[in-house]
Amino acid sequence: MLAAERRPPRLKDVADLAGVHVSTASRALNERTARLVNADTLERVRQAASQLGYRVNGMARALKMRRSLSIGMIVPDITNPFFPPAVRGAEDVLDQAGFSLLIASTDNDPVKARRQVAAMLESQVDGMLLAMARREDSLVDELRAGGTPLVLVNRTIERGGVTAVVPDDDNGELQAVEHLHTLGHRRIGFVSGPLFTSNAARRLASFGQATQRLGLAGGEWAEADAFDEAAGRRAASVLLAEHPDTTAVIAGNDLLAIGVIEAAAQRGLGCPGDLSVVGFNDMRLASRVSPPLTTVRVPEYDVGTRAAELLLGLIADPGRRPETVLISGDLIVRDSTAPPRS
Amino acid sequence: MLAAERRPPRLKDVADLAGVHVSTASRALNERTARLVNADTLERVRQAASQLGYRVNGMARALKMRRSLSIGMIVPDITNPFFPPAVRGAEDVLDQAGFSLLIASTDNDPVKARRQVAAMLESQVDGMLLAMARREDSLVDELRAGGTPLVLVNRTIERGGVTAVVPDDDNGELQAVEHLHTLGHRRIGFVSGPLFTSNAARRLASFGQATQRLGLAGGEWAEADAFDEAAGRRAASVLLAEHPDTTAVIAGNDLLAIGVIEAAAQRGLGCPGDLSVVGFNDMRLASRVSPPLTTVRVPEYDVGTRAAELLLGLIADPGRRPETVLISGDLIVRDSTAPPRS
DNA sequence: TTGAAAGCGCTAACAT
DNA sequence: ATGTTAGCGCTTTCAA
Repeated sequence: MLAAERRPPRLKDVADLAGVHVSTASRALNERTARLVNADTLERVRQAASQLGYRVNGMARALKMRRSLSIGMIVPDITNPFFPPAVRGAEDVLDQAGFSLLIASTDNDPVKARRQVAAMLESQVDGMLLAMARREDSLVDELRAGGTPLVLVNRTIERGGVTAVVPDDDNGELQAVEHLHTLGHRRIGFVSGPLFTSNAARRLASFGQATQRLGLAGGEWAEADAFDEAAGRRAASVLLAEHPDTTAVIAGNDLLAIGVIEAAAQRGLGCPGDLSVVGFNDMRLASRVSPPLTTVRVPEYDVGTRAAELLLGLIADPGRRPETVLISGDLIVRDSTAPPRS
Repeated sequence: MLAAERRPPRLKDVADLAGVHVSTASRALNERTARLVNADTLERVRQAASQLGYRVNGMARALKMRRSLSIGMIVPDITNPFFPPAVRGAEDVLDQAGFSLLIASTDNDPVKARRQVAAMLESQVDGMLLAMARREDSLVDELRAGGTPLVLVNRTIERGGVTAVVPDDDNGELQAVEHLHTLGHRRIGFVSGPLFTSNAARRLASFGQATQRLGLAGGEWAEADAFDEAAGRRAASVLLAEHPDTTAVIAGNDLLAIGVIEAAAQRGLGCPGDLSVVGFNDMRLASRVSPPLTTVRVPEYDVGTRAAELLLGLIADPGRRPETVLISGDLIVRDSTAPPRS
């Protein structure tokens, strides 16, 4: 009935009510400048502000200050169990520092990625967390050239020279291969994630090195076209059909591992009885799936916090040198691996 | 070496390069007003813009237009498997409509929730998606009073009168109870989520009604203090200790169900052999856990898209009447339920 | 210690 | 069809 088009109060309203000029009100309401104003003026302004329910207009402030206090984070798909903890880690650190988090998914589609980045740039984010980089990624190059503070998460670019937080793939796969070798496996296959990602490529390479070092035959592998169960199933079907003597498979991540187990089941192979399977990430629920997954643990939350911290550093000091932070994790042995049958 | 403090080009720069006034440039670059400008002027401006790599400053535009084209979404914890699909659904719809998505988690802490809401309001979001409402929630009341376009997701407030998209808890639990009853269960327990949430309360109430209607004894229940495995385990321990004759338990969601199964295992009870367990949501991986969960399927992604659509409607027409959209889902029968032993 | 004035980059009447 | 002007709400010199 009433409430006829009541617009939210602005600084001017607060100033008027307190009987001061808006610049004084501004000073009073800002942590940093509050000490410049007289004690009781300060009190009056604060009173007025709370009385009116005043809330600073972030856009106006951002426009003036040239910082939006917001960060953009772009992931392939928030629905993939790896990302939520990383997002949460970033969120917690950024929130602490007074930043908001914009989020967007790309489905690994470069066109969509470009659109999302553009949108965030228009939103004037103060920095970006990119979890969708390709090994060769012109988008990342452009962003760097444009001077946007930028941290790569989980995946990095081949060329380096950019701040990134990624798992220690080498060490992880080494542990996986050694574990299987110790169990007695000699014919180990690999189901890789899409090779346009650094982690798929690195994990495959590390797998190759490790098998070679241990003098294992084969080192057969197949590339999945996505990081999910269905893709893992498809790739594993091919791999197992071509190399039926395989006794163990290492998968590029946990979802792929589940796919591998399914593909094995389709061929009448039980896990771990007929085929041992190792995942990567130790995603949420990895310990509850059937069978509980042996996997390389990546502290996903920490990846997020670390990346956010680095980004804040970059924003505070844009000249800071790029660094690649390797987050290492250990192999968690559960029930999806066992000695080979024969 | 060069690139000395190069600030991004603004509209003025584009206008100058194209030899027109900034208002003309503005018109040319805006979809809606482009037809007001001469064809070759238009072309010149566009050329200039792309040559300079011009990107509109969203904050300036938002300040002027009084809409930020951003939406805030607040969830209890993005790490809970229920939310990512809902977030993704919202994201997809909003992205389509040109909106960005700000996200924040509250851990069900009302103080934190209040802070997050305040931050988003300062960011001048055009509307909010709230997935963390309590049954009695003063925050929601304030937001409504403040006129912020608002849609509640998954949880709603007791009093109603606000737009909300929630699962059809009644129907879901009814199906669950009937399923167990049909299998032959007569002593069915319930492990509820925190009762300050509408869905926990509704599911418990529906459970009570359904058991009563079927003339089942007991209807014993316990309240978990969170929606996760550990809380489910704790609550189920109590329930099973107090009512050892229970042959089936319905859990407030899938994570709680996993906790129930664990608590049963600790007492030497197998699932489904000694205890049948039903979850809720059919979260990602619910079909892969051990045993695969019988659960009430909630189309989480659709909950997100629907909520976003309603919010867009509310933004377009703030006078629109509040409605509660019930998303219904069916019981998915898997391996965590079976006839009772004896 | 406070006020005046300028301006962040943009859009939208209004005028021409 | 284009230019002029005002102003979104805020912070920050500069002056008093």
